[in-house]
Amino acid sequence: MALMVSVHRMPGHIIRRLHQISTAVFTERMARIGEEITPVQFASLAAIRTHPGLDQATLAGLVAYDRVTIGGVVDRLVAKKLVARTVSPKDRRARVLTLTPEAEALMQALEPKVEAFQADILVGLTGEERETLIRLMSKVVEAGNALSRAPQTGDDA
Amino acid sequence: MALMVSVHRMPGHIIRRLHQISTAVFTERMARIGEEITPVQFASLAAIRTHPGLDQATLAGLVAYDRVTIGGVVDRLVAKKLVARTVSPKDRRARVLTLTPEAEALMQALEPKVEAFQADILVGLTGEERETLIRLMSKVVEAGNALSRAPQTGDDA
DNA sequence: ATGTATTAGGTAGTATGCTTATTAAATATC
DNA sequence: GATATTTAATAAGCATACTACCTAATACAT
Repeated sequence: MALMVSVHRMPGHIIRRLHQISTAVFTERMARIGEEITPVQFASLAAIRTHPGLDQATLAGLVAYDRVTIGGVVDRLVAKKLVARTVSPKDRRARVLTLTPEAEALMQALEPKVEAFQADILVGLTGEERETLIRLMSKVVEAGNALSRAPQTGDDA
Repeated sequence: MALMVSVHRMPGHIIRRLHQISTAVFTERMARIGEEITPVQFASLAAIRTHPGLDQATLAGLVAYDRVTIGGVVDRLVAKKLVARTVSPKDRRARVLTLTPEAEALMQALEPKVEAFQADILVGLTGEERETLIRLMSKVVEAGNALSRAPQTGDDA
């Protein structure tokens, strides 16, 4: 009988499960406060809020999605009337993104709540373990940034 | 000026980036050895190999995907002639899954290689840090299993 | 044994997350 | 100043990863 390999101890599988739990907790907490904002949409809104007037390519770099995905995310945010998209007068290829007043109000209400439940994602850990885990994951993300298909670019303010 | 919150230090965002890097490394390494097996397909093949004759719902539980996703994954594995799907004689609702001889040979060749490059996913860490990271991520995955929409069920052999 | 509940797999629909290819506009180069 | 390259966005297509709902088949409870 050949050696049987289980995926359950492979980093790739564990990371996928962690991501699955993370998004489930995010979605559940968001639903609990009556909102239907996805993790990707929240990150995009936060980045547009910090960098108003940025274009889609810059947004993609800040949050580290590829540009095609960002296009779809912005489509949905525009449909929800949370983002205004206009052609840049400086560069007519680019689309300038800003939050609508509704989105400003929404993010002001949402950000502290999202901050607060982030710790709940790393369930079952002591405070110290949580710190260690975040530090080590961040280290891998920094070292592996260029390996991903949509590396993070620009500041991390 | 309101407090501006960046997602870059939020666990949810870091986990998503980690997952993004993980799948990119997997895809790149797989391409390097001339195969087009996705992480999900590899995990499914490994589970079917360990539990030949299992049905799709059992497979979904073992690898912790929802049943609809597994249905699509199995569709593609059947199309690639890597998995045989037949109606169970015991329960005519169920589909019994087994590897084809091609898939057996493929997995025998693939498993040591995939095992070997798993460490490359956790780039930029010392061996000790890698151990710690895997241990802490596993702890969260165990504690948070029930929180995900598709919890892992059955053994982890 | 019979009606109820549960379960396996499916369809339809939404949202990522990526690929390659195309269009249009800006920039670099000669 | 004409041309070549690069860049921003989109289109089309594939593969997850879910929800809600549907049908068929099985289990179970009385």
